[in-house]
Amino acid sequence: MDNLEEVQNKFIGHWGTLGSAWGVNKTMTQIHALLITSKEALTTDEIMQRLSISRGNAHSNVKELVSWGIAKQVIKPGERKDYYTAEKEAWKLLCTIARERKRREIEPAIDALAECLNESKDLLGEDAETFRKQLTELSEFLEMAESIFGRLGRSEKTKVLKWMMKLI
Amino acid sequence: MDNLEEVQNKFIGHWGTLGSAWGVNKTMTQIHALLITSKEALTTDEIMQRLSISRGNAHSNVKELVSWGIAKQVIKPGERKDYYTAEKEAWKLLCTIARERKRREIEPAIDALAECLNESKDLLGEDAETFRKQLTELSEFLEMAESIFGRLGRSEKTKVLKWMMKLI
DNA sequence: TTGTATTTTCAATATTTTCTGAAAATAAAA
DNA sequence: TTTTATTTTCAGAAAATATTGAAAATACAA
Repeated sequence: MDNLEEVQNKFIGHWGTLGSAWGVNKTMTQIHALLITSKEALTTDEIMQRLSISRGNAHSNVKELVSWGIAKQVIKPGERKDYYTAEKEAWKLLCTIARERKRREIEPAIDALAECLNESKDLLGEDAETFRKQLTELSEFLEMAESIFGRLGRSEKTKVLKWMMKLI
Repeated sequence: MDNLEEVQNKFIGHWGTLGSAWGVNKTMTQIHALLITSKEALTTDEIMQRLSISRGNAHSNVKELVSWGIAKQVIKPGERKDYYTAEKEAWKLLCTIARERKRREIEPAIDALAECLNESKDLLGEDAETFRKQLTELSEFLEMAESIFGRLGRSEKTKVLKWMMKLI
């Protein structure tokens, strides 16, 4: 291929596909892909043009990325427009996602299971017993996940890589 | 709450919400939730009734669960209908999902990035350099993930739990 | 065979999610 | 202040995804 934009578009598409499989809006992952492979921070207009999307779409997905802590606003002195970049180090991305998923999904799930477990505590019979046993097992497992995600979310590069190496 | 079905419904709802956040069809996770908290294996008709869904929907989502290796068919001697159950141990669920996500998502993503990297190898300039550097970093990271998921997918209970403990 | 139970498929429909684009709000400059 | 640039919002449109339900296919029994 003879042109960077083309290959970058290809990558943006693939990154979007991967994101979709993990429950992330495709535009959001595409913007992310664009930002991490761009040397400079980009404006909303540049993102719109590059991905052929509307202002509203670009705006809301950029804000969503920022709310996850995955992208950030860059202020350029003398410039009126807002610029955005994304963290380029993969391990940092992992930590950020871990932190947010813990907060947004795992913690609420743990609370929900605890509630179900509590509401089922007086029910009698083998079926109720199976139900409680299963919920207890899941709760314990989610608590382990919570703990691991929490650790990960607070860790430094060397530690994250050390962990990953140990698992390989 | 005085009735198991009600609490179970509540749990099914919460499990569905969690699944959605991770890119899984809601019905699929609801069927999964129903199966793991049921003492006995269930027929398609029972699943339909319990979740108030159509036969087609129940059918295709059960098959999807089976294709992921998360649920399995149980043959009851003398019975015409197919019964289904799901693995009740959380760590096994984790391993199964790791195995499938590796195969379905991570491996294709690695191939795609390698292709992009290859197609960009002759491009000149700082922007191309940034692009290649970023793709290289992501590839290495995905390869680590692939390796970890692969290990996890092939591991036994004691090993999985030992790993999790180490990370906490 | 023929009849009956069960599973599978899939076109049509419904629902959910995402996206657009223009108007309103905000912020900075003149 | 007024003008201009930029961001934000959000109702409606479009697209993507999930679901239904009935017909076709299959499997088993009589």
